[in-house]
Amino acid sequence: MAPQKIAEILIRHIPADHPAIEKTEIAGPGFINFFIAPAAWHPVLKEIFEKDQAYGFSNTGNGQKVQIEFVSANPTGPLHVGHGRGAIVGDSVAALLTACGYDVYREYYINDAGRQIQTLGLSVFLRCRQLDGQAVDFPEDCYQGDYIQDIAKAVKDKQGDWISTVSQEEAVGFCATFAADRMIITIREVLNTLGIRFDNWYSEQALVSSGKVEAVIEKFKDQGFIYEKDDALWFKTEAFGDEKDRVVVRNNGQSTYFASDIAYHRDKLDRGFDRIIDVWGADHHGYIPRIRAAITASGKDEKQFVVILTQLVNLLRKGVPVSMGKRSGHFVTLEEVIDEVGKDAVRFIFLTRHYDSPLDFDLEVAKQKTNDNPVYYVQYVHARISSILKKARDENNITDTAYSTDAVTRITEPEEIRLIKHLARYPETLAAAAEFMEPHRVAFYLMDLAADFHAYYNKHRVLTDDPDLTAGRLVLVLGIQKVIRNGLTLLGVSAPDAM
RNA sequence: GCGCCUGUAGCUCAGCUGGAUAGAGCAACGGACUUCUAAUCCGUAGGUCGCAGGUUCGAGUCCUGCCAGGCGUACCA
Repeated sequence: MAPQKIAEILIRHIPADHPAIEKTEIAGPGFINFFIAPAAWHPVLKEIFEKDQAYGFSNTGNGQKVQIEFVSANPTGPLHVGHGRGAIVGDSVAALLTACGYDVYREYYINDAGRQIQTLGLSVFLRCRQLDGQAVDFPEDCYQGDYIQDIAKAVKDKQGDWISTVSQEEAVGFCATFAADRMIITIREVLNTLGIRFDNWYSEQALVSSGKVEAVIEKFKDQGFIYEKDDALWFKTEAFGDEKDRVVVRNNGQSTYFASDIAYHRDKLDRGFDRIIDVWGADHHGYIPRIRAAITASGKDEKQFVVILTQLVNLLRKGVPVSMGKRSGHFVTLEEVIDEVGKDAVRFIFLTRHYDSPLDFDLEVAKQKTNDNPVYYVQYVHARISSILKKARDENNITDTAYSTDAVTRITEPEEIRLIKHLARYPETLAAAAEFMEPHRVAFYLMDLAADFHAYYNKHRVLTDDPDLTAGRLVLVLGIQKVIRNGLTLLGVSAPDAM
């Protein structure tokens, strides 16, 4: 049967006197358009007022336990913008899942064991010697950044000449721990300025000390997943779909990071999480098959393991690339970027792209307070509405801005109905954003809502000579403000009352 | 070579898990501030959705191949 025909039959069964349906019509190749009566939209505002800060929340997660591990940058240097993207995406995904009824646990895995930390210790140690006036070769594979010298100075301040009185091994060990602790504190501070906090900072060193790494290697050996070749221990990841087998213990006896990661991911699932999410930079994507292999070999369901790969960030200034790179001396840190452009702009920019798209982050654009930089466009809605409320109080003596069914019947303008429809879509936007773990959906929702509001603001006045109309419009505008605030809060962006 | 990601307006990006005439911002052009903040709004112009096939009543969206760019392909992380 032709779609048109089906539509005609369907439409005959729709009651003509239904209060919510003004009219229906058949359009195009068989679409039925329902024209909803304006009054049918009014209850949306009531719901927003009743639920307020929880408007949009749901329980689709049904209390499922989710662990999300993000940032997890090595404590061998300051965070850069790439870490920032992972941090902000991870944090917002965590917030979204929480809003949708998941029981979310945020974790930062600290690589405070292994070779990189030894290199960090050596770097600091050598800089200490230089401070003592000794001529030393500073190897290329040591950390070159200025922060190493700052740490070296701090070591000297704290320990004086102690490091020259002990063996190099002991001195380097001390420097390693000292520097890593200090870097973690710095990293934590920067993340705090972004409004990011973790439930747990999980130490690799502690994992190693607990014996869990050794235990899993032994277990996998017994199960035949790990074998010896060329004096090293290899994990049969290829059998689980990886390109090749991977080393877990090197021929010098040192275990690799992968060995710890096997134990770590097993441990995550042992802790009873229904889902574990890792947020990684795209440059780590080759790591996914081996972690999956480890999970499957552990007898767990690899479907519980999800990776969000954030594509790389190109830092620009006026279109010109700014060099980045941890080992070369100079790079712009995340902290410097936040200082320059502000936390809200940094967060919003990272969230106005799908994490799967590469991102050009231009420092000059990020500072502009124009529509190039939509964070202000959205915040301006909140500030404008606050301003209206202030004026309502100060000059119109309106103190009662509670929801009123009577007042709301005056909301009939097409722009107003359009706005309420938009507000009604907020909950499903959140649900979809959480389901797909795509916080950018919320950012785009807010920009769209902001556009509708600004257009409305320019066309209609909220404070009018008609008290009932004014009361109705205040309810509408307050509803918009609540949703804007809720959305921005979820994205970790402030909702200012004045700009 | 192989693997992952990307390719939509001059630029930066969306496109709600296959539906009507593909959207927004910036840039360009023309308008709107004695009125709740012009960090705003209104209008004009701008597209062979990388290319070629395929599936479907219907494809920017799914499949295959190709092209271009990014990343990865260590007994580094």
